[in-house]
Amino acid sequence: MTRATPPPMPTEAEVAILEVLWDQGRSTVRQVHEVLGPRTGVGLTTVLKLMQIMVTKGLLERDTEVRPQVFWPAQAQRQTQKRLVRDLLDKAFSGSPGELVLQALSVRRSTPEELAEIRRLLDDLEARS
Amino acid sequence: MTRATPPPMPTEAEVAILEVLWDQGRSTVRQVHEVLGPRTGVGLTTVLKLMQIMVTKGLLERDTEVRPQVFWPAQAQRQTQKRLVRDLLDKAFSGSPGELVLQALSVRRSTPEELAEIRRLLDDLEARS
DNA sequence: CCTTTTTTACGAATGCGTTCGTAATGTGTC
DNA sequence: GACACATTACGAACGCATTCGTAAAAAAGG
Repeated sequence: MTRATPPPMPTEAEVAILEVLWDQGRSTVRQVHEVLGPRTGVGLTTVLKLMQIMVTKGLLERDTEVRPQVFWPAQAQRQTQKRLVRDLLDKAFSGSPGELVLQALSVRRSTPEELAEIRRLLDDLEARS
Repeated sequence: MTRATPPPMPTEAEVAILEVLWDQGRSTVRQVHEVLGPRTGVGLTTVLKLMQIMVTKGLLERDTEVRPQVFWPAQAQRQTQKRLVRDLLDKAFSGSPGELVLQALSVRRSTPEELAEIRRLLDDLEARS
């Protein structure tokens, strides 16, 4: 099944699974559950079911040839994060990123490296206008 | 009913209502519906019901003395936005704001004023470390 | 004060996300 | 091949967000 439209927004539980896959790379259901289970207490079949749903939604892909089956994200982490940010922007910030950035920077301490990178991007954006 | 714990996270529909109230200030159900109705096609009683639920959740307050009743947000916009950002941060960015900021700045063009303000905040944060 | 309209309350239906029990299928071992 | 174990599929239940119909209460208009 090929897919013209991009996959839908992942739900909360789905994002948790995506995070594991982005972090660990291709994984089996068991491997994902080994991370999520202890942390959330969720059952193995629950993780399996979610991952199956995610395949039908186009959020994950899988290799059914091997046993156990191996799953991986259909979209890169950046892509998905961008969608999530855009969504929050539209829903709660009237589409203006500035306020969101300010809130994000205030909420938690960033590392100096991160701050430097943000500054570089800022230079970039200002130079272009 | 006073409230020790902060109100819970607003849902999507609830954020839409909060946005109207932040924008217009204290409003009646009808006034909120006049904004949301045309945009989303939602019915008047639906808006009412949601706003009633939001009162019980501690998201809104209301004056029942006047007719029609007047509602207003229990929390400032900044407060709520901060909660939403923190939530997204935890769920999808492993709690590190830098990546979120980068995504936010890439998604949409910011005004030069916004960029300047972000730069000021950046100076502030770097000076403090 | 009666009628009409607006406002408010209540109850219920629907849909979606999440969860897991149980069954079916596959794999490895003796 | 028979048994034990792991993997996968399926179906159903549960809770929550959202929706609206309908009815009760209040206000406005005559």
